[in-house]
Amino acid sequence: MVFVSSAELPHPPWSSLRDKPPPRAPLSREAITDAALAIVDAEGLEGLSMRRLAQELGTGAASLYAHVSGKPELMQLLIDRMAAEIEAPPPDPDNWQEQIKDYARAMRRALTAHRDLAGASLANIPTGPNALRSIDGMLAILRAGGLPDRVVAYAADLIPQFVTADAYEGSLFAQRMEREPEYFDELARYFASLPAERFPNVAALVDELMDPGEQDERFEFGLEVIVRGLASMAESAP
Amino acid sequence: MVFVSSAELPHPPWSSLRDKPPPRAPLSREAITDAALAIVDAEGLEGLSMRRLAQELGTGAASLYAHVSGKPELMQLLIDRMAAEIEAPPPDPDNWQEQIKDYARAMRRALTAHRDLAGASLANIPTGPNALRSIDGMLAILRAGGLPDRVVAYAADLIPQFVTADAYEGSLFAQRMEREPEYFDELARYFASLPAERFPNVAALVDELMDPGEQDERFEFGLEVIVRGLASMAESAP
DNA sequence: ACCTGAACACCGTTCAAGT
DNA sequence: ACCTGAACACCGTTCAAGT
Repeated sequence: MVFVSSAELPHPPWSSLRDKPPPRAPLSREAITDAALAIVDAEGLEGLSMRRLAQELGTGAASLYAHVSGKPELMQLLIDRMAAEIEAPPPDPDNWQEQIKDYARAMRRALTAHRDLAGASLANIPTGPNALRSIDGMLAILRAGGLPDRVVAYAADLIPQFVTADAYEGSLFAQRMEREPEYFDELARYFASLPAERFPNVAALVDELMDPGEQDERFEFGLEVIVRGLASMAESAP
Repeated sequence: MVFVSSAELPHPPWSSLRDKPPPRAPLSREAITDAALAIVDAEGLEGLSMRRLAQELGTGAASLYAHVSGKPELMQLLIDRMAAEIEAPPPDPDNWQEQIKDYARAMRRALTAHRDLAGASLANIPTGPNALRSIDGMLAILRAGGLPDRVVAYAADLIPQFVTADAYEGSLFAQRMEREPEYFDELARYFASLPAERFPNVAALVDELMDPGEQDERFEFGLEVIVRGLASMAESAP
């Protein structure tokens, strides 16, 4: 005599459970955002479509519209989810320059952890709670540093814009490297082959311009330039 | 007796001209680029599809592929066409800071003249002749200013990245203003209504952060920050 | 050589109909 | 209230066939 669990038997036709509910977590904004971020992490923004996302959730695309107004709102949800990963250190008035750099680095890490999500970030004004908390932390550092309000407000645009543009370019670089690893060698050869008579300055600097793997240094350079520039704005407005 | 021009008559069936050639300029990269830029200027990047472009040229989408390898190459052609509009002043060693600002302003004007084309620019490494000529002019200014080569190379990334990101954000702002003029009022009300306990710094600076129509000033601020920062890098590397 | 129609494998969103 | 299938109006690209 062998015991057989009911899971191995088909549902009898009079059971109310027949084969209707394919066992699936119910839809919710949370679940939709989770699944969408998983797709972006695996394949980047171009892999994320409403239809693909629905498929991943075991439903049809139309069902998503009961929870999310459309793809633009979904992108906002993703961005705010990413923003939750950005930590701002508690402000220290004597150390705003190092602190704002740490904030920028944290933002870059959060963006870079999600492929080319920075591309969507560039096109959206952040309004979600996590983004606002993060921005508030950045403003706290700049204000503690004694910068005039107008400078703080402009800096609060400039810094995220720089970090996001850098992260976006970095993600495109990584994507190209993955899909077409020979591209950058070809590009370097192309630049090296340019006629020095027509483009003398490009030709003279081609090694510096093409230096590969300098992604982090370039970011640190831009960050240093911006922080020094902001510091000088503290003393003398233009 | 009335004279009738031959245009009013159908072609006789033995004519080699029957009704075959619908009078259309022949396809060429030039003509395709012209038409594509006209679409972008009228409707922005989202209006530009291979099918729509072909329709505008009186042909089918497949015909475009005889002249252009695909949409990515088309975008490169558009970007280089736009780059032709960027003038760099001849370098003056005593005036690099003002000159580099003029270069950045010229680049911003060229980008802004074509809706959200800056969005495509952000995603493409420029390789066309016009872009190279423009970059060479920018490098000439920075080198004449006496900046170290490494600083020149990094600056040659940072400045266009800043200008392009600014122009892209400006184009999205303009697009939203066109399509949904109430959006920014709503956004300002939303920010003004945020709880000051949770977001004290955002609440304190909400007027500065939301100040509308400050697009040009914000650009000039960022430019000043970057130029001052670069100048300080000339003296002391980090 | 250049162009074409038709097909392939996709999109985001809407809507009437179902449970 | 929530979900669904089917439809609408699109995409970029390929390819065999035509001139």
